[in-house]
Amino acid sequence: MPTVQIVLPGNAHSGERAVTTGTTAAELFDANRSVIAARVDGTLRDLAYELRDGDSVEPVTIDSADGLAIVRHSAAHVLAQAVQTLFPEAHLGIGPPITDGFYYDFGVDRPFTPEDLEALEKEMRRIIRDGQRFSRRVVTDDQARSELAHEPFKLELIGLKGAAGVDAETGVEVGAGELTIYDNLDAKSGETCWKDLCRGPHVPSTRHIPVFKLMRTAAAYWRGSEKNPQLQRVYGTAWDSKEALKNHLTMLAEAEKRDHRRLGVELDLFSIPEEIGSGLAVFHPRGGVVRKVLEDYSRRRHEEGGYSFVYTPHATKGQLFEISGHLDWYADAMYPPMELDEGQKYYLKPMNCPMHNLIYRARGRSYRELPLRLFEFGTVYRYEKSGVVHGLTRARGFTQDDAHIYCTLEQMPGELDSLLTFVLNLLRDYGLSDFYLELSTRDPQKSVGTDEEWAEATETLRQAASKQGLDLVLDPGGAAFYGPKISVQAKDAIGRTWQMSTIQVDFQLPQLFDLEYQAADGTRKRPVMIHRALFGSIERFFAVLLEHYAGAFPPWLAPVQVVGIPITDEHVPYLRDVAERLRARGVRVDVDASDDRMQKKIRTAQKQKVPFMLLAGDADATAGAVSFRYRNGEQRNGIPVTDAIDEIVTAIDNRIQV
RNA sequence: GCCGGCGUGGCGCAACUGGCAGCGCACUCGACUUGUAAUCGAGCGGUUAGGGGUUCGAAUCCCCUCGCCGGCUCCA
Repeated sequence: MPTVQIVLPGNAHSGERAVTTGTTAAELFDANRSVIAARVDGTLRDLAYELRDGDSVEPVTIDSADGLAIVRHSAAHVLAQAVQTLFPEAHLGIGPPITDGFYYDFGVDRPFTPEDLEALEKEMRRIIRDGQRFSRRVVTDDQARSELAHEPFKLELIGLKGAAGVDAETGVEVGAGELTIYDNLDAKSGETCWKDLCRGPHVPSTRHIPVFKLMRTAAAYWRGSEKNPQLQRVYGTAWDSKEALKNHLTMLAEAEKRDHRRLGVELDLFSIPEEIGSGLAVFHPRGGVVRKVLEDYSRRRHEEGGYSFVYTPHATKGQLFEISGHLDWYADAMYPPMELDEGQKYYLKPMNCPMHNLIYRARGRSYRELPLRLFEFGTVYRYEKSGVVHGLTRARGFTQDDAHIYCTLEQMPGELDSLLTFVLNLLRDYGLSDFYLELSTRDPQKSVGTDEEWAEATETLRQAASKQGLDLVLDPGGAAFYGPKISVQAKDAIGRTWQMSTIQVDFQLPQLFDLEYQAADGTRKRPVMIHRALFGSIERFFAVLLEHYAGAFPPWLAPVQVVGIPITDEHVPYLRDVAERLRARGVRVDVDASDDRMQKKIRTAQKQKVPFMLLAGDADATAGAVSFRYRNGEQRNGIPVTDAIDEIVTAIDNRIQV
């Protein structure tokens, strides 16, 4: 019997092996039911793949990242089949796997309703129970066109095959090489129940989709362009086990509980009054304290870091943003101008940098002054489109902790290096610890400057980034028009990633503003400018920390750090005295002297997520002590007041979480 | 900006198929004085987002505006 040689990498059963010609990957991994696909020479394949001489074959299990993506992709197919069963007139868009799930876009006459979703889930369960086989078939372009003649979007994709600019999601459908169609075959008769143009791979049969759930519907532009028609998108999630799905849903519920918009109301931190306008927030006293502490600490660190503090106005003549180029690039996203003084146009500022440049330019500069680091909490206004405004994270007015560093070309690498370290350490002080870096590079369509300048700036940034020993991922074409950037991405307590700080190198604005300094040799030279925001937006950073801590801020940030809870009214004066001593040490403390019962006061303080509750009754008062209750329900009784104060002050000073 | 959904006291919600706008929390007042997550009672509070329309009658049906939510697009 003819055989082929294959390689099985890995430790347990590694090594070369001869198998009969015609052996499939499925037969190879027959023993392990959790294997749903194979990786052959690095490429993911269906289990039905016939092994060829020299193939290096690895199993792909259902609980691996690749395995889950395949399950989700297959679930998207089942969804599409269900849609076309219930809505035969629906046209197919694309249906890729995404983080935690999948979606599929459809061209339909009317949007899907929640009832439709239920019916679709039911139909999907039927298809999965049927155990239809996913069967791959290579087709020519002409064959595909004739089989999919009634699918206008798919025809468009066939036309795009292999063309430049096909995005990753579209690529799921057509890939780069040969075209393939996946037939869904009835388990018994082998009849084709449904088919879709798809690169695959897929699970062997619909029964290999253990658990899924349809989540929501939404409109989405065909191929991601707002010039194109909108399709109806159905989002779903799929997992390798019921438990995994349950964990996912629990995570979503947890995220909802932490939503900063919700906590902002519950904890009385901020609001976004309709009367002021969409995306324009006010901070209430409690939120104001948190914000003030955030800012004060940042100020102190910047002072220590050699920054100079500057202040600039909120409005300016349009000329400033003509010089900077912002009006060319971002006019649509700026508040429209006000006309004053006989037609003079004034804009609310969307950026601080041009104003900082004017400070630099206010007089001649010497190389001895560089690096010059200008820092400001500068409030900017951007006219965000109505559909994107979102709580504090996407607002129309927000405050950047904005710094611009002017330095010589030679100083730039060292400056970037220390800057990144400074930024990361400061973020760590606020309680974020899990980071990776992203390097955004030039988009030739949306940028100015020479190739050499961009190459140099990008390389310098890359080197500074790699020194930090963090993961560095590329974001091709993601840079702003004037220079490449590094952004710090931070993971929060429930694993979500937020873009935090950005550091951008800029050769352009110094030119546009004709910035100069006099060098040691007496010549005039152009400084390099580094843009840097640490929080990005203070409002947004506030929201991220609020969600990260689920409202339970560490004591140094908590709006109210201590609440005194008397057992009876008689103990109020005693606690007021303790509170006075705490206040003298700078602690934010309240005594709950309301006529609620003690238990109710505990509940109130607990719901407000106050880090320390200090209780006192007769026993404590006679002993000159207090009893702690912490947010986790723990208690420590009879602590001498001096010790209690020290414990609290120490926790605050060291910025530890309790 | 686009698609869909939703706007009822400060907050969370109820009110059939068009028929007296109600509940809980919060708040105010009174009583109670209690050792680790809700004491009892009374009271205040709404032109049902705003405007227009249909109807004998609109929170409810229709139209417009504003706002919010989920996505898409965008994010210097």
